[in-house]
Order: sequence, then C-alpha cells, then structure tokens
Amino acid sequence: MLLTAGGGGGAGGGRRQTPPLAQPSASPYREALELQRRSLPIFRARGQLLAQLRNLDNAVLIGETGSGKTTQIPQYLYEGGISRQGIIAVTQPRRVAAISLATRVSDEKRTELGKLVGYTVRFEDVTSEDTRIKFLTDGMLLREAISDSLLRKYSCVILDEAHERTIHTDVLFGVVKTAQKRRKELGKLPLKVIVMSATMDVDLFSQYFNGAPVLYLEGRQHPIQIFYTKQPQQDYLHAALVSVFQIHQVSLGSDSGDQQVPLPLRQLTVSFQLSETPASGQQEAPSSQDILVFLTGQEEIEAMSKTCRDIAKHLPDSCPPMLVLPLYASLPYSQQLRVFQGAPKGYRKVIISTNIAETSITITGIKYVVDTGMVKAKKYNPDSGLEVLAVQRVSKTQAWQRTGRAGREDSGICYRLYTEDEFEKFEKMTVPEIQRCNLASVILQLLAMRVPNVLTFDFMSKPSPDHVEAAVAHLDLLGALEHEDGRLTLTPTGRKMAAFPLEPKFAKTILLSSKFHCTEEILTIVSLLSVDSVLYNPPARRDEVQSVRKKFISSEGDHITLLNIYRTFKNLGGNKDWCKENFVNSKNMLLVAEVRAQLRDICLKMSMPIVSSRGDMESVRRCLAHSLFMSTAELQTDGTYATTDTHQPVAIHPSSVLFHCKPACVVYTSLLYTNKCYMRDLCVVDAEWLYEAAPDYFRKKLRTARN
DNA sequence: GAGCACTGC
Repeated sequence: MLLTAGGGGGAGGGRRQTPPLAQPSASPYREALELQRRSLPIFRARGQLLAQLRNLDNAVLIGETGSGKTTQIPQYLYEGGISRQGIIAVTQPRRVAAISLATRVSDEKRTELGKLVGYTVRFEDVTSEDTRIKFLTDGMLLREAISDSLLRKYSCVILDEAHERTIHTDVLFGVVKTAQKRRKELGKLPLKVIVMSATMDVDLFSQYFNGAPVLYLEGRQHPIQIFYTKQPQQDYLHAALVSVFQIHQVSLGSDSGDQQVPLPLRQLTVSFQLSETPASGQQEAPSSQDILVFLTGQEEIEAMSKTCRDIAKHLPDSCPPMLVLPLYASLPYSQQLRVFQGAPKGYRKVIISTNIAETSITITGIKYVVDTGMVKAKKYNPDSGLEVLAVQRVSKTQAWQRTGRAGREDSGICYRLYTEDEFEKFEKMTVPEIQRCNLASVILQLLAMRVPNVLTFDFMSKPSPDHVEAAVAHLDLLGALEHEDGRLTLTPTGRKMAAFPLEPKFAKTILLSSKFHCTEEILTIVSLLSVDSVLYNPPARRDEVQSVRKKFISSEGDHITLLNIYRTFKNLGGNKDWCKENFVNSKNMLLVAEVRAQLRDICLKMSMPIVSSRGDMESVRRCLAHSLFMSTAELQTDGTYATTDTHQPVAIHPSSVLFHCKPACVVYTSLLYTNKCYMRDLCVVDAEWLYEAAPDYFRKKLRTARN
C-alpha cells in the first residue's frame, strides 16, 4: 500500500463522509497557519488516510521529516470522530517536543492550549476534561499504565519517533499490544495503535503488530549529495578538521568528485568520492552555508573548536570569516542558544556537536554535514553484566539521520569520513536501548502492571535472559518480589517502590528512611543523586573550586557533603549569586528542589511520616547502608578496594571527597568504567550495619569467597 | 589524581 501526496486524492476514500476542515478565520496568522496546513504533502492524502486508519486496529506510518504526520494525523483522527469515546494520545521521546507539538496543534485548531489539545510531561500537566488530543512523553504514558494497564482513557495511541527505540517506547510497544488484546477480549472500546517512524526499515514494527499495514507518506526532504573518503581515515579528528577547512575554502559549484584543494594544509587533504547511489542535488543558490560536524564528546569538541578558531585566524583574505560554536548537552543553556542565532554578516557558522544535533536540537541553515562516523554510547557487556560508555561506530540509520541534517531547507552535502566499503559494514540499526542498559526499573514497572510473566514478556526486541534475570535478582535483594503460585509478583514494598520515578534502589532508600527517622535528609540526597551533578568543576579553576568547597566537605562521604550544599543553598533562599560563587549549577539545583517536592508528595500520599534526623548523620548513613548493601566495597590488605559481591577491583573516583581517605568499608551509588573501574558518590559505613541489613546475602557471599 | 553520549519518570 502506497500513499503519496499526488496519488491520494482529496476527500472520502471510504464510504463515510470525511468532515470538512474548519473555515479559516479572518486573522492573518491563522490564515497563514491554515494555508500552511493545507500545503503539506500529507494534506492531499487526508481522505484516503483517514479512511484507512478508521478501519485498522494497527498501522505503521512512515513519513520523512517535513511530511507533517505528527501534527496532522492526530487532527485527522479527531476530525474523523476517533476521539469521541476516548482521548488520542501521541507519545514523544522528549519533553520539549511534546510541549511544542501540543502548542502547534492547538494553534492550528484555534483553541487554547490545555483545552481540546494538551500535553502531559513530568512536573507539568496541561490538560483538562475537554482534552481529546494529548501529547505526552513516552515515559509519562508508561507511568499512567502502572495505574491503568488497559489505558482505558484512550481510544488511540500514536507512538511517534518509534525508530529512536527509547527504552520507554520499547516497553510501551508491549504494553499497548497487551492492552489492545485484553480490551478486545473484555469487549471494551477497541484501542487503535499507530506506530510512526522516520525510517523505511519497518518490517519489525509491522510484524510485531500482527502484520499491520505500512503507509508511506511523502516528505519534503531536499536532495543531499554524499561523499565518502577514498581511503579509511586513521584519525577521525584530524580528518574532520581538514574537511571543515576544505569545505570552507572550496568554491561552490565544483561538481567534480575530487575535492583536492590548494591549501596550506594540503599534505593533510582528505580526498572524497561521490557516492553513486543518492540523487545528486541541483545546484541551487543556497540560503545558508553553515557546517555541522559530528564528534563524540565535550573534551573533543572543545579541543577542536579551539583549533578551528586558531586556524581560522590565519586564513587568506579571500576566505570568509568563521564563527565556531561547540554544542553538547552539558554546555550552559545560554551558550547552546548561540547556534540558533544568525552569524554576523559574511560569517560562516561551524557547529561542532555531539549526537545532540542528531535528534534533540534542529539547527536551520546547515548546508554541509561532516560525519566522523563515531559516537560515544553506552554498551552492555553480557558476560560481565557491566555497562560501559565507549566511543564506537555509528549504525547506518544513525549515519542517515546525520546526513539528513544537511537537507532541511535546501539541497545539502554530507561528507562521510569513512569509505563506502566501511559504511556497508556498519550495523544496520542502533542496538535498542532496552538491550543496552539495566532493566531493574523496567521489570519493576511491568510487575506493577501485573504482567503475568516478565521472563516471557512480548518485547519487540527481547533483552537477553541473563539481563532480565539480573534485574529480577536485584529487585529480589531489595525485597520487592515474592513468588506466588510459581509466579513473580510484587511485595507491598515493591508496589510502593514502583510509585517513585526513581531507580528501584533509590525508591527503597526512601521507604527505609522512616525506620531510621531521616526521611527529610534522604529525600534530599536521593533527589540530588537522581539529577545531573549540581557541582560545576571548570578544570581551569580547580584550586578555587577546592578552597570554596572545603566548607561543605564531610568526612562521612559524598552524600553528606551534597546534603550540606543543598541545605546551605536552601537557607540562603536559592540565591543565584551564591551558586556562582560556590561553583554550583543553579539550574540543576532548582531541578533537585522540584524532584524533591514530587518525591515528598508521593511519600505523603502513601502516608509515610516525614521526619528529620536533626543533625544525626549516623542514621542517614545507616539508612544508605541498608538500601545500598549490594553496592559495597571493602579496603583490601594491599590498600586497594574490591567490591563485596563480585570482588571486582575498584578505586575511589578522584572527584569524591574521600579520594585521599582509606575508609575500611563504603557503599557507592554508581560504578564508572574508563581506564579503571571507579566508584562514585561514596558513603562511609560500618561493616556491621551491612550484615545487619542483609544477613543471608552476606553469609552466602562469605561462603562463595571461601570456596 | 581523573573525566561524564543522550533522554526520561
């Protein structure tokens, strides 16, 4: 089945009459909006699309960027009456996308945001009783499914950006499929499920949803020329640098595949050849000439930015000046904004970015993309069961996504810093997140939805059994599980844990805190640990940072130190200047306060008493010992550390306040694998407390250690 | 004495 803009035909592919669109009003803005809406390629296929979707339980929709599928399909369904008996949900992997799409669609429907069209993301629910089209993050819908696994509110769920395969979308695939089946069995309102994806590779989606029909939508992507290097590149950083200046100096319109240029850097020239496959772009006069370079991380990006600026100073006068802008997630927001601002007249922008520019941030005016073919990503090693962050090759889909960033307003050019043969050897798809990370939260959520058997749950891409079993074992240690008639279910504790938007071990920490009379303190600590670090460490000002931070440091470890910082911040009323003086990230600090309020609410809802230990830090440390006992390390006779469970050699991370100390026994909140295996966020504990917390566990560990 | 891609509840 193929739907294209030209072939669809206007109204009424089905027997029923498609309701007309509302008449344009007099407002020029609205008129423009309406015109724009009608000029989308998807518009001419509206009648046929609606007729198809009306009769289908499942459909997979492929639309290139610019097809308008995300804003239009929900409206078509609404106009077709699909939402009369239930809301239309549209999920997004990111908050900003959910919010801006809802804003856009409510504008197009000429309604106030939060009425007919609304959105729900963490900390923000802009919906009402009137809401029929609801945009929400995939994580949010998953959370809703915990209290109603049949998703009774909804008549239709649209899973958008499905090709990104976030862990939440992947779990939702199974949740909506189950809900759909159950609702049919119970004779309830049918649930329509529409999967939307940007990539053509959709067999997996279609197969999973019972052979759902695939509908193709035409997009508005401009042609992009692709060049591969003639030789494999040993040093992708070097190659990227050279490519940027080659692009910058080459005059446009040179159509030859060879781009050998007389440059001061000639000995370093990277030579490219044009790929034979994609259509070559017409040489239109481009509106903008900016360059987007994909690298792997902050350090690389900062170094390359500096080198580019240095070289740009010495370019011949015939060359336009260059504005070099780094881009990565931890860059302060104000600096991120600079990539959206126009460069001074005559300047060419060169944006050096992580994969944040692949999906999360869309920059206009990009003519050239330089793709190193590398990415820093989490990998899961099934043998050791460890997660490692490592630089690796991108997948083909990722490479295409990067390429697509060059053709958004006009024809573009993508330079791939690898050969076509190398490209052919890339993995077809990025390994979905669900096969790469810790599954404890996912399994807890599924059990909270009363999934009969988590080991055989119908995942689209199954995680390895070892992986699932490791998560089950972890939850068992936390006291979340019980075995009922050979079936895994949640204990009352497990059920409470699932209510918190936290890693299970942190949820358990909060639940235990009432026993130790330190809930106030633990709420703060857990909130601090569940957002990005509030500590800001500019390497150039290390001595300053150290002397300023001294006053907060506790010999009891990082948790207590963080608690001290938060308290001071609160006592001073969340003062921004104080944050600056003390190298504290104020944005993250405000987020901590927001998370803390949410967690506190959840505690109150389950009638937990919220008390403070009033300066008694030993209770706080005991509480941490009782919930994090499986993340323990002990000092060995040779002065090194080893974890208690697997005897893995570990070291105290230099960022810890305990770096120069040698406590006999610590609990840690995370392990970081780089050159060494480092423990981060440590707390000094008594070995006795640990045995007290989990006597069986430690007896078993001791036994295996002796064998 | 070292380094943290990106999301999200």
